[in-house]
Amino acid sequence: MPSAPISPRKTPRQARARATVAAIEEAAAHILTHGGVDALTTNLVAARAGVSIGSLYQYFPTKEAILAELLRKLRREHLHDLERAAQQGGDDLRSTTTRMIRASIAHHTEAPELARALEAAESHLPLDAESEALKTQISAIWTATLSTHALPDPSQAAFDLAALTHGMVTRAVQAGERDWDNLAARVTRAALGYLHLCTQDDHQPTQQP
Amino acid sequence: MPSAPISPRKTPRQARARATVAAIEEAAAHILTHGGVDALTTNLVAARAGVSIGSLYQYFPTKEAILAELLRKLRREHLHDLERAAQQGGDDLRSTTTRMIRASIAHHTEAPELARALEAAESHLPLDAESEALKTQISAIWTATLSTHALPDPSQAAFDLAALTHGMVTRAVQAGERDWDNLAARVTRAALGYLHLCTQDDHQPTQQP
DNA sequence: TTCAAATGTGAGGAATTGCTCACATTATAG
DNA sequence: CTATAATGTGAGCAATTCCTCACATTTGAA
Repeated sequence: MPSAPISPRKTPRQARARATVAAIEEAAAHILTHGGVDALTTNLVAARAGVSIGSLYQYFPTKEAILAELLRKLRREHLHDLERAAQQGGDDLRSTTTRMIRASIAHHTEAPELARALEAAESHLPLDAESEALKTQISAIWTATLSTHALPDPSQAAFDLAALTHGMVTRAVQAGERDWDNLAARVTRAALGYLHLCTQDDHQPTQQP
Repeated sequence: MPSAPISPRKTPRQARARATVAAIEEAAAHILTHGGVDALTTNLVAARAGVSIGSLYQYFPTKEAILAELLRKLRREHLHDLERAAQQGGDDLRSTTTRMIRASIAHHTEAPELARALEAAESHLPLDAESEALKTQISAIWTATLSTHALPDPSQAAFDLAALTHGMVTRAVQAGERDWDNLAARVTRAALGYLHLCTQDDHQPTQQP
């Protein structure tokens, strides 16, 4: 039940302060990666960052603010990758969709556990303006891409494709899958099927459970 | 000296004890539905159930045991619905898949928030034997259904279809969607596309965001 | 009726944890 | 150099929460 606002308490002005903030974020990411949200306590973050708990609370007003910052970073990268995928190369729906799906998967490849933990935590976070804007933009890119082609409801299709991709990727990552090319091929097949662009020529990839 | 070994979880033998257990489960479901996992505290559950905290711990050794029991119930229903869907009616892949997807959606329709909260909590739970077995059986039904038809890797396809369905349904429920027929049509379209059974005749449903 | 087993009670122990605050140290402007 | 702002420290408060335990009450069989 998100309700309270989230904004950084103090902006670091000196180099050492920026280093402190960076250390805190790095420590939080490490803890999230290896222990999940339940392991993320402010005292532990401060300890692992080599910083006092007081310093942590000078830059992050609440524990959720740390999570929100990490989530913002992730979304920024995701948006950036999606924009590149949407613009580059041929503009036919099939290849563009394929590239955008690969971009969506890529945003999990670097640190799958971290991404999973952050996304699981998202529903408990009061999102700030930038995070909301990022979400809107990500959705808008999908909608825009699908709008350039004949589709009855691009907005609905964008929603569904994002959900479909997210669901398959999350489950695969959770199951320990790491063959991203294989995964991308399967997700693409479902997405193109949804769009009535069936890919008869595609080979069905082998199992990897 | 009667000092019988006390099992961590007592089995209720009298009617009032069964009523107590039922009240606890009902209270837990209510709290999960309206406040999510974070709101679920043992003291609150006991209070809402009109039962003392001590009574609660006579039948549930830990807080997680309550969650596990509710999850077991949900999975049992899901499995039951899936079995019915798999057996009944025509056995061509398209209609069977459609029925099974509808069954998977149905398992969210009765109490969407509860289902969402339980599934979110699942990854934090040490699953017991029955829950594991239920998961295996659910997966097996999908695999068996897909195996009766020409598919290169039924197990992989089962995994992907379940993930795809789960992802789309979860996101739709989260967005407040309640038009299950519309949702079922879209999920089915993606699933049949994945299976290379494109549904050209299907109408694309209207938006509902 | 009698009594042991089953069931119910709730105050509080013990542990965790988010966060504050009074104070120390370091950097920078004038 | 000095004064002020920026930064860093960590003991510990306050709140939460899981769960225990000593005891009370109810039930059912003999």
